[in-house]
Amino acid sequence: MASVTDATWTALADPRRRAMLDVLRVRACAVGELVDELGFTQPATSKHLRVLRDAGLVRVRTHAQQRIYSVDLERMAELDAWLAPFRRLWNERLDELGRHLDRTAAAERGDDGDGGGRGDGDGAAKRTRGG
Amino acid sequence: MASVTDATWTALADPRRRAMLDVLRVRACAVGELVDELGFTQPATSKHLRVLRDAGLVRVRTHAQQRIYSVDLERMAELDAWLAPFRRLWNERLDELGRHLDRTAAAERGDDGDGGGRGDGDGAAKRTRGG
DNA sequence: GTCTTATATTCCTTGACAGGTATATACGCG
DNA sequence: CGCGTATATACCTGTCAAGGAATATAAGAC
Repeated sequence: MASVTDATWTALADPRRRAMLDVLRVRACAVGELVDELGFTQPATSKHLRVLRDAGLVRVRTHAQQRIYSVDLERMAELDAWLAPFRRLWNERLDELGRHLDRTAAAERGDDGDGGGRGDGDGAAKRTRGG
Repeated sequence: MASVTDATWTALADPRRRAMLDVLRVRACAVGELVDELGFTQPATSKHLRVLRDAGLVRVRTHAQQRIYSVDLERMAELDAWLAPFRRLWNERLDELGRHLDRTAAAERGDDGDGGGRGDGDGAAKRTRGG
């Protein structure tokens, strides 16, 4: 099982390819639609799609003369798996900060108790350090 | 606010740099420790660290003659934020699959009910399609 | 078959990046 | 100050990826 290869990351290193993935995430597209939407030339679009395909980040299906591209979520999940340990650390840090803030607020009010939990995995992106 | 720039992804595209991040995730390291642990030459190590630093993926702090590098979790969280919409789709797909399996199993047993929810953000990596 | 649409690939040139060696800087010691 | 350790940078070279233009393939219409 290929797992996340070098090609996967290399493919994501290019901003145009990330833009293509952002479009494809919303809906599957033919090559021509991507050309229209993003304004790259047709050969460039095809070449980038080739890279994404080799990286396992998109799938292609044929419909008449069109090739319909869509995101391969499984590979994305593997990427996510690499990132997960870091996210865990990040969430731990948020929890610490949260507990500290809660305690501080409680101390100021003169009571104690645990303010809302911060246990959601997705929340890492939502709660930003107050700066 | 820089957010996730090109440099961030480009930095991650190199397997050596990802290896360095994996080491630094566990504990902060001096350059020499990374050299010993990963076996790259000292200049190469410094250059890769420079790239990671410019990308905002690591921080450095000085301790005597040593430079102690550690992961910058905030930038990692931003990366995670880019990935989040894809993760959401992936989880939805798992939910669908899970509901389908639950329904199928229930139908076979002749009862009904909702098998455990799959609402945790982190779980994407844990539940793999039954292949 | 020929023509048209949709997409992929080739060729060429250019620019970015990696590794290696040598060297420069920073810090601490005496 | 000179010396040693720890790290960063400069220079050179080979490799690889990207863009553009032209061209090749594939599928449908007639």
